[in-house]
Amino acid sequence: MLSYTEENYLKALLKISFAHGDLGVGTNELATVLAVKPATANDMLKKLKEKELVDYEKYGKIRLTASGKKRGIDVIRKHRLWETFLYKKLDFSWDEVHEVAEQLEHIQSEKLVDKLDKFLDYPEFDPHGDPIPNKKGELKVQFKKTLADVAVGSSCKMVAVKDNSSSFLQYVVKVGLGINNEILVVSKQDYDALMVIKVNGVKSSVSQKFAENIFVVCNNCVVGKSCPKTKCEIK
Amino acid sequence: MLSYTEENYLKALLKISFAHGDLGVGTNELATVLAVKPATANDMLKKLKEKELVDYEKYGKIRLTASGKKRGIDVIRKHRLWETFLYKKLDFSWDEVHEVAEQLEHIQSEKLVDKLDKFLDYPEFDPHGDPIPNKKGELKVQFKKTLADVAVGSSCKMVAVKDNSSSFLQYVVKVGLGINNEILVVSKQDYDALMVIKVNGVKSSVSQKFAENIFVVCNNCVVGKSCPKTKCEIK
DNA sequence: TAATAAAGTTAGATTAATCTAATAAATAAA
DNA sequence: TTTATTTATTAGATTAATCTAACTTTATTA
Repeated sequence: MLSYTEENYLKALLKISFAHGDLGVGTNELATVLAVKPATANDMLKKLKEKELVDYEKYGKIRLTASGKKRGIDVIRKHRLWETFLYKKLDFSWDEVHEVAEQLEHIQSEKLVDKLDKFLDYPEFDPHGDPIPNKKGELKVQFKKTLADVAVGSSCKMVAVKDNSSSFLQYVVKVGLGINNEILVVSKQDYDALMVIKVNGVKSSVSQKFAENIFVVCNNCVVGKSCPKTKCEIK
Repeated sequence: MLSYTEENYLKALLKISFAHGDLGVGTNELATVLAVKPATANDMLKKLKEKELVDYEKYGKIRLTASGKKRGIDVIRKHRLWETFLYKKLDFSWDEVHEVAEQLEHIQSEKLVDKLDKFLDYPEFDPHGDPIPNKKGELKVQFKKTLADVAVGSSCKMVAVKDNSSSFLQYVVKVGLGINNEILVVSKQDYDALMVIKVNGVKSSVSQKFAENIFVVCNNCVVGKSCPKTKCEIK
């Protein structure tokens, strides 16, 4: 049985790995994500290594073991299922679900997770467009572009957000955007990459920073087939 | 913000108070209920007194303050709402809900509780027949008899159980009993109070110990009016 | 390549919740 | 009303998760 804290460390390690591939994770990086001091993270890493959930050499990069990864994916599964529950069944808004799911993800009951999964009809994506691992730990991987990568004149569909912060999500809603919305890139400034986009017939200007936090799939992409342009396949 | 542990102490104090009125609670008694040593309970009581959640003199009986009581009722509200959710929506069985609700009751989000309450259509009783406090902390009090108090030849309705343990609940199901079932007391031995009861046309023998753990309302009782016999009114 | 900066580790301290063992107060029994 | 028993309290120790401050190793750069 893992503690609340141990689960959070595994989840953080997994998220960092998702973000930058197989290079392993640094102590400081992990500490930053978890909002603790490096010394604290270091202590916990020793404990996790002892339990064979992570592996690393002293002063070297940290990697999850197979069992650490499985445990981390379980936490993410629970988090995303609860987010889906809050959004679909309890009428929470997009930007409110994360905070509550941070607590709910630590409830220990395999039966609860399975029954929740069934109750929600085995959803594959959460309200932010992120894939929900199934009971086996498998998830639909989306190779996504960000809106910033889409060429002028092209249209695409928003599938997820990179930044899950409440303030960003509220801004997204304000611009009239949401998961599965079609976006047409009308124009783009050379100087600062300021974009004009069209959503549901309405034009808006969005900054590069904003565009980099919106994940899209371009309209040439087909589920199960690779994209003719850059990677934005849904497997 | 109260810790998980502090919440459990308040809940335990409240439950003991419910069970034996206004005489106050002892340290050992509390420690037993929480499965900790008296020394531990004593330390925590000091802390709760500091926070003005309980009140007592050294070596004296412990009582919840108004704010301690409110906080405790909130925990019970959450516990019973979650039990109802698990039972009604996720298809958990009667005897499984308690354990999981013990964890869920500590999730901190007023919005979540209110939305869950609404989702369940403001239930007044949980799957064990215990009243669920509303947002204001008010609950339907049932003045109940136990099955052991019902006279031979009388019929009554099961409204709750005293013992919430999984083993007892499974036994109750085996006898063919459940919340809101009509029970006719067919006969009763003078010697050991062994009862023959009839539920849905089927006769069973039940011991005194069993009968004392089944709460009933006799069929003369009317909601909102006092019972002509002993107390078993539903307010 | 030597100096500097960044990243990682260790040592020692703190807080919350728990324990055991010893002691003190209140209650029950002889 | 003493004595014995039960109940409550205190003192000192432990564990998990955290911190600060000092130190070591690795990486960067001048």
